[in-house]
Amino acid sequence: MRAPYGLNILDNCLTCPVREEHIFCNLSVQAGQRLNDIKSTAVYPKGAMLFIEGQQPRGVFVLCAGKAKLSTSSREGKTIITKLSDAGDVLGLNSVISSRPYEVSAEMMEPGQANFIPRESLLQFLKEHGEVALRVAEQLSRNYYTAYEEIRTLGLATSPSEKFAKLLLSWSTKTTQNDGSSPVKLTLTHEEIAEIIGTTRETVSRLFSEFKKKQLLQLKGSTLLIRNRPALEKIVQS
Amino acid sequence: MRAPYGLNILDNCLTCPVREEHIFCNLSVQAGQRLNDIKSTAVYPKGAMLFIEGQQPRGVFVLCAGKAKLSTSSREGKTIITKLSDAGDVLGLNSVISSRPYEVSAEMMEPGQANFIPRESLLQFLKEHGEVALRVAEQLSRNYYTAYEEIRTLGLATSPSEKFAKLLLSWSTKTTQNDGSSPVKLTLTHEEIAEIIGTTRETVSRLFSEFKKKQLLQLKGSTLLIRNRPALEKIVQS
DNA sequence: GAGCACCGGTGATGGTGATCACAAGCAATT
DNA sequence: AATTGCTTGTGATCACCATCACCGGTGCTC
Repeated sequence: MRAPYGLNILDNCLTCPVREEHIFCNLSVQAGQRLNDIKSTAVYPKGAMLFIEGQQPRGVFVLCAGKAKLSTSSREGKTIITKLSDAGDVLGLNSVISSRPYEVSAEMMEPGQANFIPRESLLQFLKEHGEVALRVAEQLSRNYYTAYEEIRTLGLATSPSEKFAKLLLSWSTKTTQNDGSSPVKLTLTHEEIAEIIGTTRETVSRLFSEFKKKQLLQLKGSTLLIRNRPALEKIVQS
Repeated sequence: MRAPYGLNILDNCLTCPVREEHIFCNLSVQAGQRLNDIKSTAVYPKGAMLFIEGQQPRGVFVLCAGKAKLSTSSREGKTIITKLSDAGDVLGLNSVISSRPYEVSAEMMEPGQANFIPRESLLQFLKEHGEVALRVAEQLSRNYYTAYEEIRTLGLATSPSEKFAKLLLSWSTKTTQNDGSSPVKLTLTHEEIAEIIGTTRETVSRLFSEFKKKQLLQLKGSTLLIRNRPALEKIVQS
């Protein structure tokens, strides 16, 4: 039996994109109601930290609106951004399940809203609802895949240009129009891009110049346009 | 109710170390018996590939004896080893759960034995036994943690010496004796070590020389001895 | 409008590790 | 003992990118 959207945990969210694969969607009626009881919703300003790397897990956050960046840092202050999350993503799930400290920090990149499900309640809930546990396992294995993509990018791609091209392509494929072009709204600073591909701000700046000169991309205001996708794919080639 | 070891899935393995946290141990009697029905055991020679990156997932392998290395490669032939597995590890679980291609290749580093559980049977089994699904989720999140360690190593540690020191320490902590020393049997070639820390064979060779000269380590035959652990930890410092 | 904080471009420099090349060590097989 | 194949050590070279330094631009606040 499936719950109508009215019983969905994401109720309180105004603009929640319901994904088919979302682990907390399309639950049975009783499971959905139970979840609604144990969740709470909050609004976060830009820059808010949902949780910080190393903290004991308090619970999971289901992002309803806004974007968040997940990052991990070394003691000397070097930071890498491992994922950009948006509405629908579940954050902190891994730490809660394995009862280990958060392996990343989660920071809101813009104002947003999230449902919070406390650790103990969630674990109890999963014990009662084995079906959902399997959904959780599926979600975890998707996360694992993403992590492996990251490992491949960091470990196999040697040059910054390669990683940069890879990043550009990953952005553009998500927004490909039916006319073949794929404009991307650039919301990240060069610094942040550098933290994604593991290089320095200066190098990112130079990469933009270089790729523009080679007609690989074009910038109109803050809109990025891929001009020569095959060439970019050739640079990646891993 | 817990099954006595006699009902354990790992029955057929001669030397199987039973771990408390092992997802397929300490199951209920009926679950254990069911698992015994759907598994099959096989022996593999050195160099055998249990599965290859990109293949559709056929099932999971529970390693009973022998060691295996998990690796991923780029088209140009660059390879990174992401994990060394030994007896008790479950391989391919992630791909089976998410029904995506194997994200790594698994190669036996020495002769060994493994239980195989076909994909469909396992998924069916998990649907019937929600308790085990939660165990699977826990295992997946442990894997996820390991992957994140890898990401931190590749992304945050800059110099090869840092990663090399980190690797040495990770080896030695596992085998620390009560007298403080921690001899490690070196079974990897320099080439393989290079593939773990993402550098070249030559660099690894030079690192060994350098660390020996600095009295950080010592080699007696194929036995590695850490001479100055604090200094190594200082090199890591991330 | 002045001041401030952040962001983005760009030049100069130097260290570092990848790459190439070759020799030596070691084990297994014949 | 000789051949073969794999592993390891090491020198020379060089491209690349991190780092430092500085400046101009933009938007915010007081």
